[in-house]
Amino acid sequence: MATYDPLKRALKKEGLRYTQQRQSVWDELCATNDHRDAEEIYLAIRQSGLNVSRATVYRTIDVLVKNKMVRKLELGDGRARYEHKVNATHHDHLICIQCGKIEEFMDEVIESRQDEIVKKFGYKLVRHIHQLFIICSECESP
Amino acid sequence: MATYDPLKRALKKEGLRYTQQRQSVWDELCATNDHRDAEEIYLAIRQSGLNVSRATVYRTIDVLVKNKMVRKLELGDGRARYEHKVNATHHDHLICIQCGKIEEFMDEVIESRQDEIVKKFGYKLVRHIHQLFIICSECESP
DNA sequence: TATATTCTGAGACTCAATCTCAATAAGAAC
DNA sequence: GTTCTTATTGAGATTGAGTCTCAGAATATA
Repeated sequence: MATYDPLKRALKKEGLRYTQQRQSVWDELCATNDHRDAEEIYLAIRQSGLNVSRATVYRTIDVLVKNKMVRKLELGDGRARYEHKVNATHHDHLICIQCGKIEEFMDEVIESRQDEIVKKFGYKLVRHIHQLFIICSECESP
Repeated sequence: MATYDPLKRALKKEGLRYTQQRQSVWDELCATNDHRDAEEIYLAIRQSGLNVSRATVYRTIDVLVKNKMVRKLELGDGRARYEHKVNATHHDHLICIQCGKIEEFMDEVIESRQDEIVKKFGYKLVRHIHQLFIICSECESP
């Protein structure tokens, strides 16, 4: 039985069944490198002719996030965005407050400074959020 | 006319009237250095015997945030927290994912790296969110 | 004081996300 | 493949933070 399939492996690990609905949510998340919200994922799946409920989309995404297959982004506007982590290395985000465009950055110096700060406090770093809200070049001078 | 009072000054600037309700929201925010949500602020004001509605609390906080007298923190749990900025210098936050405790940090190296990253993209930095989610020493070994 | 304008509060409303529960589907046992 | 047990699904109800409405109250201006 194929268990190199990351979805099946994650579901097995969680003691959950493999279903067409869960496959379609994972497929849709992997279909682009965008940072989309749950509603967009939901509509895209339905667009492709499959019938999946919002509840299932939310439930499946939770499992994928828990198993580090998908990353959840909280931008402070009340709608979480999701990005798949297939072939992805760690990065944080630049968000244009005008057009909503999201870009990625990664800085080794910042990463290690974070570790040092937490170490100095005597704490254990679990995860971090680092978002730079910017005005992109197109929005600045259109 | 007293305009060294930051609240009165901000209200004047916004073309808004000075009221007891607005004063009480500002007073309550300044009463502690905690990071409280709107409901906690609301309940604390009522506790002190004053009658202010939730709507007024939210509306007043918005004005204070806009005028940089109060900082809004989005921790990704759906409830925004607020801290007054009286005598406060810039800092970011460490949040214990077990007990919810919030501490502050500030790192010049990280601050300047941020500027450089944004500059390299050719963008303009407006604001940033940098949150380190940790397990604090008390939660790690109680 | 009279008049115009802003502010307030109670509760309705919004919207993302979660929950409920009867009907359906997966998968193990045979 | 069939049966049986149990997890999953979907439609819609619910939640909860935050926003909006609008009539009455309060404040400013003439």
